[in-house]
Amino acid sequence: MGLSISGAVKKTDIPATTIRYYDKKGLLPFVRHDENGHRDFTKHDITMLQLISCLKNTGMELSHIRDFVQMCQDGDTTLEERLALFEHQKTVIEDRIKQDQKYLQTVEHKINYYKAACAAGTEDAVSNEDCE
Amino acid sequence: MGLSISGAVKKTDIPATTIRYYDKKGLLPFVRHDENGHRDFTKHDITMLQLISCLKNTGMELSHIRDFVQMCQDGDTTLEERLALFEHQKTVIEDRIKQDQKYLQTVEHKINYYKAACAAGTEDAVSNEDCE
DNA sequence: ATAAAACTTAGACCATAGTCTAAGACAAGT
DNA sequence: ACTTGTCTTAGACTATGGTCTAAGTTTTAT
Repeated sequence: MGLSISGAVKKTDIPATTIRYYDKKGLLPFVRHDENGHRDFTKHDITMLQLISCLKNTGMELSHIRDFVQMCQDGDTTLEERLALFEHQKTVIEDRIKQDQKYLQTVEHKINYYKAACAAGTEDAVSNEDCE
Repeated sequence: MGLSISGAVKKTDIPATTIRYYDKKGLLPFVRHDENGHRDFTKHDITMLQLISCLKNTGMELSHIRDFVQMCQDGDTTLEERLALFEHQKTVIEDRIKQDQKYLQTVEHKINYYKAACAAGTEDAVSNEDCE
């Protein structure tokens, strides 16, 4: 016996309704049910859920994740394709980090601008330079 | 005369349909129209569009962005609130960068795993350690 | 003058990712 | 026996962020 759905929720931080939704959408073809019809999550299943969470939270669509899971089910013939998928996802994440670092600068600039404006009591006292 | 909507698209990389959608949703109350009814984007408007893009792409909802824009319209009484908003958004971005760096490790681990598997021709040859 | 290009609006429609509802099964505790 | 808690399903519904359509205006080029 592995984990129930509430156990899986605790391990993955994915709500039960969302796990069921993923299952319905074909993202969890590997999850088995016990004699009562309840889902029975193995260690492997939890690892896959965590990986699904990683892919989703880095911008991959559920339909694409479903294709990846299917590749896993299809075995060694899809190894190269899965490698390519992760190499692509790596660049997606790296690009997002780079972009977020730029956004962080913008926001820090705004913080300085508003600190100056708050201190002066009015925006008019702060140079336009600080606004861009 | 400032920029037309197509000029604003070039400066901001936001599609015209999306700019109109933002306007309809109340995110662009500052944009004026010329005698033909066409939107006329000033430098300030473009700067605001870029800021809206920054906030949206770092996870802020349009309804929340609309509230921020309204604060800007309301003048100096909202300075503290706007400062707080950017300070909060800073932590949002920092948290996402940290999380993305963790996801990057997961993905890099997977790349190593699949490189080994591809070299061996089968997943079975690769240790489970590399899979988690 | 007429056709093409760029703009406008309201409102319908769509995609993604859930989220909720209703009806029911089963195990454990009182 | 019966209530409580946890689980199941199908299918309806919602939220967000667009995206498209239709009908119309004005400017510019041939």
